[in-house]
Amino acid sequence: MESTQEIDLAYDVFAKACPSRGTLEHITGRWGGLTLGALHDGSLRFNELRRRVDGVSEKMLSQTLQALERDGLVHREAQPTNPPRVDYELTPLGRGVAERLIGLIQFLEGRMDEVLEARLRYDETRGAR
Amino acid sequence: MESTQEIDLAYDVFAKACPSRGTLEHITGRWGGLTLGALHDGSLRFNELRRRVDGVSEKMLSQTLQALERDGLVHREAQPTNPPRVDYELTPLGRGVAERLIGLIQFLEGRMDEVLEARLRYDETRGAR
DNA sequence: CAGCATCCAGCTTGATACTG
DNA sequence: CAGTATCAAGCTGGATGCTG
Repeated sequence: MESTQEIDLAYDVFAKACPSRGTLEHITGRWGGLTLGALHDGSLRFNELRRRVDGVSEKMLSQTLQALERDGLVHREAQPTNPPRVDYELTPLGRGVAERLIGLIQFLEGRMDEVLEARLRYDETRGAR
Repeated sequence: MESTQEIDLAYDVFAKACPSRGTLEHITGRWGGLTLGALHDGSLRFNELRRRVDGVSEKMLSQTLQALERDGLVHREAQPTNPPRVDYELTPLGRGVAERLIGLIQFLEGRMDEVLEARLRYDETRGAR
C-alpha cells in the first residue's frame, strides 16, 4: 500500500510555509475535485460514486476517498451487513471546500468563451509554427 | 514540444460535459496555482518567477506559463532588448481565477487544525495497521 | 458490494546542455 | 536573461485478479 505518500516537496504557495499543500493536492488532484463535486449533491455509495465520477478506476477512487477521509473532508459510514454497504458524504469542512471549488469551476465555465478566444489568438500567433 | 497535450478524457465534472476541464488542470496543476499565486502580487520576470515559485524547473515554468498564456490567464510582455526582458502578469480573467483559488486555499489554511486533527484520528483508527 | 495487492506502460518531471 | 531540446527516471494510474 503506497497510498498516502505525502511527498510535500520544499516549495510553497505564496512564499510562505504551506502546510495545506498536501490537502490542496488531494482536493485539486485528478480525482479529488470530481469526487467532492459528486458528493456535493448528497451521500453516495462506493459504486454509485464510481459511476458518477465517470472514468475513475476503483483503485483511484479508493485512494482518493481515503485521502479525503483522512483529511476530514469526507465521512465514511460502513454498515457491517452482507453484502456490505458503505456510504460516503461530505463533512461540513468538505462542504466548505467543495463550494469554493465549485465556485472556481463555475467562474471558469462562465468565461470559457474568453478562454477559447484567447486560445484561438494564441494559436494563430505562435501556433503558426 | 509536447506541452499542450490536452488529453481531456471522457469524464466530466458534475455529470455534465465540461469544456473547462483542461483549463482547470492548468490552474490547479502542480505549478499553475503557484504561478498564479506568485503573479497575484504583480508583474514578474521569468527568473523572478522562477525564484518565487521555488522548486519549479525552468522547463516546467516555461510550460506552465505557456499554458496559462494560451488560456488567457496570463499576459506575456516581451521587450526585444539585449539581454531580453520578459514580464508576466495576470489578465483580468487570471485575476478572477487567482482570487477564487486563493480564497479556497485560505479557507483551507484557516481550517488546517481541523484537517490535522482529522488525520490524527484517522491514523489512530486505521493507521494501527 | 466494497475494496486491496500486484504488475507495468506511459506520461510527467527534473537534469543537463544548448541557443538567441 | 529567457528560453528550447533531449534524455533518463520515477511516479501515476489502469488492468487484472483476489478477499470478505
